[in-house]
Amino acid sequence: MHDNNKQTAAARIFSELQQAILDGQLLPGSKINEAELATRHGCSRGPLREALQRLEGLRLIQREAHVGARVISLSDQQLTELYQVREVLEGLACRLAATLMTKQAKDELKTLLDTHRRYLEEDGQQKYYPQAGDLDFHYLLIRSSQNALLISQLGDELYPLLQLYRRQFRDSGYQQPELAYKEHLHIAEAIMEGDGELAEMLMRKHIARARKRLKYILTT
Amino acid sequence: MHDNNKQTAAARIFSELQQAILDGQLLPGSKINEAELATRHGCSRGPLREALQRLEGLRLIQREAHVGARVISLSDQQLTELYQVREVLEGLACRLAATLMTKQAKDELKTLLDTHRRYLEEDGQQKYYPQAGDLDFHYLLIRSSQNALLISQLGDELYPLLQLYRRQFRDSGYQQPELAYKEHLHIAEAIMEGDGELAEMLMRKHIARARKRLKYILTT
DNA sequence: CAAGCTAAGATTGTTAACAATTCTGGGTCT
DNA sequence: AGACCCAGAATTGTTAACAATCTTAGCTTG
Repeated sequence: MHDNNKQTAAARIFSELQQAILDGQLLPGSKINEAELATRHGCSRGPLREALQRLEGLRLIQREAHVGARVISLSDQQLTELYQVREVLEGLACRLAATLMTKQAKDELKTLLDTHRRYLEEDGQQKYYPQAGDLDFHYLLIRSSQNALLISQLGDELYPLLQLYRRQFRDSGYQQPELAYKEHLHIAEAIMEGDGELAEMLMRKHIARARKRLKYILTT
Repeated sequence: MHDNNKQTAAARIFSELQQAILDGQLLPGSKINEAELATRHGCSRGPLREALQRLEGLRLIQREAHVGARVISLSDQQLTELYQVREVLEGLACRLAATLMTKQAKDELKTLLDTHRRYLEEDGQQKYYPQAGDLDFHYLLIRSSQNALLISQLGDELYPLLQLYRRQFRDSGYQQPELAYKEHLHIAEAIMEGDGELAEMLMRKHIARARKRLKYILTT
C-alpha cells in the first residue's frame, strides 16, 4: 500500500492561484505573467500553465493565444447570467434533496438553522456568521442532491465564480439576514416533508429574489 | 491588422481528440498514452497535455496523477444525472428564449419545424434527418437564450457528454420522432407567444420523458 | 505633430531531455 | 500454487532552452 498523499505541483499551484483570485490577491482584470507567477510559486512554467488551463475551465481567468491570461472581470450582465443558471441548478438540488436526504443530513440541517436563528436573536448586526451560515445551508442542500454532476457544477464551477463576483461588487450576498432565514426555514420544511416540487420552487424564488435585489443595487 | 486565423497546436489537438472520442475512435474506458497520441497527432507532449486538461474539464476523460488518463465510461446513474441537469438548464433556455428570441431566430425555428414535419410525412422510417433536426432544434433554443454561461454549459459541456453517452448506450435519442415533433411544436408555440413559464415547463417535460424512456430501456 | 514603420525586448507556445512514480515480469520463499 | 519482493521497463511529471508571436519604444516621413 503506497501513500497517496503527494499531490502534483500543478495541482498545488492551481489551488494556490484559485485561492489568490478569490482572496483578492489577484485582482479582476489583472494580467497574469507566467514566468513571474511560476517563480513566485516555486515551479517552472509547465505546471503553472496546467493550473492556468484549469482556472480557465472554471472561468476564473480568460486566455488568448499568444497574448496571455487575465483574471476575469465581470459585467452586470454576466452576474445576472450566473444567478439565472444558479437558480435552476439549486432548484434541482432541492427537489432531489427532498427525496434523497439522509436522516443524518436532516439533523445537520436542523442544527444549522437553529444556530442561524440564535445568532439573529442575539445580534442582528453580526454579519459574519450568517454569511458563512448561508454558504453552509446551500452547500448542505447541494450535497444532499446526490447528483455528482450537479454537485460539481455548483460547488466547483459556479460558487467560486459567485464568490469572486461578490468580492468584485462588494456584495455580502446576505444583506437581509432575517428574510433569508425565514426563506431558508420554508425551504427546509418543504424538504423535511419530502415535497420536492415545493422545495424547488421556494429555492428558485429565494435565489431570484437575491438576483433582483442585486440588479436593483447595481442599477441605482 | 494581423491575420488571427492561426490556432495553437494545443487547440488543434484538443479538437481532434474531442472529435475522436465522440466519433468512437477512442473508446470509453480506453487508456490514453501521451507519447503515442502526441506523435500520432504530430506534436510533442506539452500541447497534448494541455488538450487533455481541457478534455478533463469537459468531463470527457478522467485523469489520475502518475497513472494517466482514460476516456470516461459512463454508468446508468451518471446518465440520469446528466439528464436531470440538462432538464433544468434547457428549461431555463426556453424561458429566456420566449422573451428574447429575435424575429430571425423565430423564422429559423419555423423553417426547422416545417422541414421536420415534411420528413416525417415523407418517410417515418428515415431516422438520420430527425436526429440532426432534433439537435438543431435544441441548439437554436439554447442560443436564443442569450445567456453566454448557459450556452457554454449546455453546448460545450453537456451536449458532448450526451453525444458520448448516446454512442456508448447505442441510443439514437430520437426513437419516437412523431411524439418528439409534437412536443417540439408545442414548445415552439409557447415561445412564439412569449409564454416563458409554459415553454420552460414543456421543455422540462420533453426531456424528462426522454430520460424516463432511457431509464426504462436500461433496466429491461 | 501625428501616423506609420522597424527593430529590439518581452511574453507565450513548443520541444526534448531529465526526474519521479507506477507498472510489469520473473524469481524466491513458505 | 500463491504471496511477496525486486529490478528493469514504461509512463507520467517537471524543467530549461528554443521558436514564434506580440508589444513597445524610437525613428522616419508626410
